[in-house]
Amino acid sequence: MSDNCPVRVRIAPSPTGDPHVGTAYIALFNMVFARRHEGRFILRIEDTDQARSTLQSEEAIYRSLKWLGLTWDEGPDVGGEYGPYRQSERKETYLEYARRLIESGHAYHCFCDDERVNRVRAEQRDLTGVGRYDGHCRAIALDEARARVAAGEQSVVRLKMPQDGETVLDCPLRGPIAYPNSQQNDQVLLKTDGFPTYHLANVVDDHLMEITHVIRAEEWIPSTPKHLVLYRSFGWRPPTFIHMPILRNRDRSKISKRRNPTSLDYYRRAGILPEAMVNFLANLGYSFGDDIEKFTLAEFIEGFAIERVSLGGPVFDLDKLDWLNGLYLRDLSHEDLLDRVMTEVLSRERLAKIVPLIRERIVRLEEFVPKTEYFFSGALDYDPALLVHKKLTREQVQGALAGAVERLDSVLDWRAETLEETLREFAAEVGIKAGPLFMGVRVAVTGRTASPGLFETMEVLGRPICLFRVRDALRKLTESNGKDTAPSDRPG
RNA sequence: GGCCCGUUAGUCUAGUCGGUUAGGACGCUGGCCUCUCAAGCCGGUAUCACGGGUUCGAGUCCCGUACGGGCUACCA
Repeated sequence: MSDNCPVRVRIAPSPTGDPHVGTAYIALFNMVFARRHEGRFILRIEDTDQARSTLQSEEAIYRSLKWLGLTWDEGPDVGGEYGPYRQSERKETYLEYARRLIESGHAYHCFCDDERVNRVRAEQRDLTGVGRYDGHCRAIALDEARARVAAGEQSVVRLKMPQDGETVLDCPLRGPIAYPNSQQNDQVLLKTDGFPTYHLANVVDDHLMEITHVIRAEEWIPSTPKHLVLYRSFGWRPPTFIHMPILRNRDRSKISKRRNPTSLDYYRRAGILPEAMVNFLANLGYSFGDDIEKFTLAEFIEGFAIERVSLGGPVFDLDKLDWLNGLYLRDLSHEDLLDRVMTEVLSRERLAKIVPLIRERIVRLEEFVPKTEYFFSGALDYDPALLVHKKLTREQVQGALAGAVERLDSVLDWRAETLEETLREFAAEVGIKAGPLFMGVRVAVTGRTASPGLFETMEVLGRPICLFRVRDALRKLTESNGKDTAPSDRPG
């Protein structure tokens, strides 16, 4: 590729929510690129969004990437010479660089409140098509601004975008992309809470960590000009930017958890082998051009050429994942397969959690397997009509389940008590009785109308599978809509 | 609305400098194998988004259109 300096790439996930397949996808390509060029692969945690970042999510990222066999050379957990690798621990650094920008006239304090900013943005949008801040506070003299800040007035720091000229992003895959500077917003760099936005933090860190290539998702293309302006303002040489396509749902929208399982935890729980997942991810947007689709991570690294990445947004096709997974499964020796089953499905640990729930509901040992089947399976097969409690309408159940998913999705502490509290609260809020709501959730989660205590069951089942099943129930309900009473016509 | 990216079958993709019966895979489907079902093997299915150019010749080059997607935050 470009020059002699050693390749250094990074993945910079923000620790919010479940570990995402998109994170794994970008991590994979970064890691493979680094290994191919004998460079370094860095994991940096972008937790500048204090409201949404959690340590739990951060740990899930490590766990999931390790599960996939992706490894990094530097990161918060393994250290390195360019640390700290967690942005919340670099706050002072960003403050310092923001200060430099202000002093050199490339940024300024802005005291406008939300109301004004929103109003101006809307006005600008109607007027020019580009909704951006009008630069009102640029006019404030630095001395005055400092005095106001010192006096405790709330402010943010904004980038002073050049008013004319253009910024060109030169992507090795897509060619040059030119943006007129006049279109760009005076982006906020430092928030009122003193934390940087992604824009400042990623530029400062990428520079300080000597990142040579930024391989990230396509959704970042439009903000790259701002980053380039930042590099220029600091007098730094920008890295090479390479934008990967984004993964899509079946309907071709950007992949989302509402339309497709996105949590790596789900795939693990669903019995996808990590080597199959990695291979599958590699096939999305990449091929060697030799008709060989099944290859190991090592082979991928050995033959990888970034120029061969294709740009069309690939649909995350579960059928093909399953096919590949089957191939890998059959490659395993009996012994290895048995090991996987014992650790991933029938682990003593999992069985130990099920036993207390089922002991009072069986009289013969032989009942254990048939009565606990749903603890070990993935998608469930049942009559969607079961989801609808007698006292509710189908629409009510649909609404209730949809609401319940949202609530459940935010439950990080996946324990029976928390779950019960959450769903009872939800039932009260939307004004439906707990019983009928719980029945819907029970059927969604177990496929049956009779089960051990709902919340204990959900706790044992685990978050990924429960979330998947409730969403799946919603889908079943929607798809079966209208055809429950009408006996279908027989053609011919 | 504005800006940007993308476009080979239902899906993932191959197709260097223009000349291919447009290749492979998933899916679906027919068959073989077989006590069944899988797996495996053999076969079938459907595509260059559209319209103009350039050219003897265009999936490949140019222009336009359409469609899909992304971004437009004190989220990343």
